[in-house]
Amino acid sequence: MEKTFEPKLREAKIYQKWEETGCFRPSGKGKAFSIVIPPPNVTGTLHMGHGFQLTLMDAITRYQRMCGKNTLWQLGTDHAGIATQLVVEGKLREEGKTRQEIGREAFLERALAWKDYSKNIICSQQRRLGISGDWEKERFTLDDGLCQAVHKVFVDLYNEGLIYRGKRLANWDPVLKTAVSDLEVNLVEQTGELWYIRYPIQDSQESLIVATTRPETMLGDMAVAVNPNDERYKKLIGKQAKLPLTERFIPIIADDYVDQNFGTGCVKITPAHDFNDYLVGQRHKLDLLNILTEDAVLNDNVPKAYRGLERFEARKKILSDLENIGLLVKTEKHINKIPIGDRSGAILEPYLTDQWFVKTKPLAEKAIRALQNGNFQFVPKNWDKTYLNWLENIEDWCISRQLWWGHRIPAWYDENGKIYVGNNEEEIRQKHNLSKNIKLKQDEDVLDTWFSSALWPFSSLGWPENTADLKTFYPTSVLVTGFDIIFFWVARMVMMGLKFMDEIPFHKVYITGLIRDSKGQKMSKSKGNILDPLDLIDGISLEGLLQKRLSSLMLASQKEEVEKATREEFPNGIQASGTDALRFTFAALATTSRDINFDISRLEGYRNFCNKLWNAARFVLLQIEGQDYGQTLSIEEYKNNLALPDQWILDSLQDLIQNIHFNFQEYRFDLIAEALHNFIWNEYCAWYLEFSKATLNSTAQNEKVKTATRRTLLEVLEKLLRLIHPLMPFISEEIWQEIAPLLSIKDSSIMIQPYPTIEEKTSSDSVVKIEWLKKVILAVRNIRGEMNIAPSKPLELLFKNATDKDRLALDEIKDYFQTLARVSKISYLSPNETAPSSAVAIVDGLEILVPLAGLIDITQETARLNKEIAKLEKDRLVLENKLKNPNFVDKAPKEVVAAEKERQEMVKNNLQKLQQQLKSFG
RNA sequence: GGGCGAUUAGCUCAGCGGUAGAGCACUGCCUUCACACGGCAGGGGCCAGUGGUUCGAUCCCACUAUCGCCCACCA
Repeated sequence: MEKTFEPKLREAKIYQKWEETGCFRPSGKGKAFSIVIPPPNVTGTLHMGHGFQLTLMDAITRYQRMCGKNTLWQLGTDHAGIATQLVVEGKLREEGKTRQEIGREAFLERALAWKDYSKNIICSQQRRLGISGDWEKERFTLDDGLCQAVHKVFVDLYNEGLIYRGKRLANWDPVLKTAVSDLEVNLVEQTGELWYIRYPIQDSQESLIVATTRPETMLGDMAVAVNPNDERYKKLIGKQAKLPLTERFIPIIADDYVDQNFGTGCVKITPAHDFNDYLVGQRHKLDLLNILTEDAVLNDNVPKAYRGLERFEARKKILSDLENIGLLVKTEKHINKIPIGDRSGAILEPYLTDQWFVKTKPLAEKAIRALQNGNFQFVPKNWDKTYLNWLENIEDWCISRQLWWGHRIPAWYDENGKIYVGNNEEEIRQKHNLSKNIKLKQDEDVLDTWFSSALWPFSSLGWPENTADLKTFYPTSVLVTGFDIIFFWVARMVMMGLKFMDEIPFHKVYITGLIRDSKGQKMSKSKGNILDPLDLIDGISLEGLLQKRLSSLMLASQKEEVEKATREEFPNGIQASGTDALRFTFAALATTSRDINFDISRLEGYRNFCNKLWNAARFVLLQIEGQDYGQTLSIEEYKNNLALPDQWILDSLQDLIQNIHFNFQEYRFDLIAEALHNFIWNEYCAWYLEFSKATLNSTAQNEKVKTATRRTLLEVLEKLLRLIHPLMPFISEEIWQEIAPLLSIKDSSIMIQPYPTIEEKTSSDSVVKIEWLKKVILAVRNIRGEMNIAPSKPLELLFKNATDKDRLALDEIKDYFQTLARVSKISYLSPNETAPSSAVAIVDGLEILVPLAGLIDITQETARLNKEIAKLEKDRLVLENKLKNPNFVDKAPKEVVAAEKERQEMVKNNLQKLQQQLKSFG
């Protein structure tokens, strides 16, 4: 093996081989297991969140595949309506063009070209991450099959009355000039103002004062509302108010919606420009007066003076005009929330347009029951409430978008505006018997991206065709996604899945946390704190990183700060870590927490871990090269010749295997990573490899035992590689390829090997014995370390108070002890023999003496002993108090009391011995 | 207003009714024949606060504080 693993050189080759040999295809054997990818947007490149989720999905997929399941990871990408259209429009703008100039058809061509470009980048990035999805089945949400699925769903829902078109108030983005759904609105808190405006009462000297945050919409007011129980205004109900700045009179109405304690208790009602007012308007049969254009400029429904003014310009003018005529009573600071478009960042308007809606309540009811009945589960469970709460309060879903990029709505209009819904024009003409003379025009709008996403678990498997994949892999096993799209996507998939497949789309929904930067900030290009997963894999210079981060800042003023922070966190850029290290880091970070701070030092640590594993493998191969490593041993001979450490590592490995299986069921990738890291580094490398050196270098051991040890080195390594493969696919494959032939394994890849399962343990006591041995060794090392005795200096030891059992045990492990603690000689002291001046350690009653003999400074040893004694003294006190407490002794479980008593004895004993030792120094 | 989280070592985080753990960082020693991307040893914590349940609470319960996220029609 090479001295180091070179990820850059090897990973691509390994991946290519997997792909070529069809390792990613479902095996066709075993129980089905399937995952659909949350299809990434074709807007650009993958970010850390993708890397994180892909890693976890791939770990699950590889695990299940190795467990023998017929495994499909369905891949694909999403056309991402608004997002992609914005990107393409941006490109056009760079050329000085607009989409309107080039026309719909040319624009779609451009968008498709971009999609191909972006998709290729994304897919190559996904390959770099080592994902084992089935590329041959890859889909795109706008491809033909999915179009059919979308049409069928639209038509069916329409025919059932679950899709309707109507003039309704919807969130309008005046920059993008499209409607958006409620979910695409972010309410941002802002300190604004609350204006108090006086409305005179008709034929009266009286007036009332309304408080509003949107004075410009007053020109669309159709009423003033007061609470019916409000004594102050009761007498005014039914009268007319004169709408200032206009010649209109509007009624004063009573509605429970009005809170008497807010503002003045009078609310201006603008049904065409406010969602609440719209509802009030409906209750009171008020007319709707739209006063805005699609650009949010005041239209011809307002007095001349205000026409053509942009909404906030209009606000200024209206306020100053009101002030001039004395109707602006006062202005107050007020914290309110303004609706911001998710994609454009523009302030949205509730706006009256014709849009298509999905009637969601009937669909939601089933989706609610599906969770309540346990047909699927969230992991972690606490997302249940989020999901249920949203579905229980669901509003109709506005699905039409005034865009070009997306699924065009399969609806046609004749010249009278009559709507025909169907898969295509031909079909509609036929069905409705429309002659060629009748002109039909297709709806210009497209569907919300999430409409097609909602069908993904079955549309990507071939629906509406009844394909073999659909039969085998639907419902899918698990969905891995972030909590930010539970409403956008998860809930809608459940609704659509239940509606069209009569079955939930997945059995489990594993909700991951959100990857943030090391300070807990959300990563975003505009904040300048992004990390590209590929830069972590391949490395990047500080200059390169700075360039990336500074190029897409939102505010130029952040530049200095971002540069400083970047230089501080990455003074030398980022070192290449390879895919495996990154994946392992993602797994280790996948705790149940909903926010995950990505700390580069974790990555560095796991990069070192990769190196550790690699070198352990090198060591194993070195031991085996040219030696008998058990090819000639029968299984029985092998088992009969296992040295104690061999038994111990084999048996400990069983516990690890069990632990990992358990945690895969629980989706606790952090615990899997931790267990593997701990076992490989601290048990296998730090202890077992050292033990094996002792076995193999021993002149006393017979050849069969050495052979068994070599075999064990290899067997354990091979199992560890399989265990870690789902997290570290490349390095495990690379090493496995080296050692598989030695074990006569003929398969082409570790990917399709069985995942290790639990086997019978080789002994009942090896773990106890080795754990004791470790303690004895650590005790000696501790003396050596604290006394500054050179590691190279062999020690002569005395054992005092050794029981027969100790002697037997020591005898069995003497070689290991001597090698690992660098002990040249061991002697036993009889109970009445006086020991020479020594440093002492006590392990389970056994006293280990390191004679001073010029090695050890008495004052140093005194200090060390005092430290030990202080520790024990504390323990003694705690235990004494505990055991003095009759309540504890009476009420605690017997085993606990017994254990504590035993501990007390031991502490007392050790304390006494150490104190004696201290006394002997005088 | 409703819901959900978080608060444990300098940092990032596990843990969980009975001796407080990991990684990174830190200190000392060591280039020992797998690995200096290493080895050995060590220091560091009233587990946010206050009550309660319990023989026993970092863990369970209640409240408080601080921070965060989501939902919701106070104009």
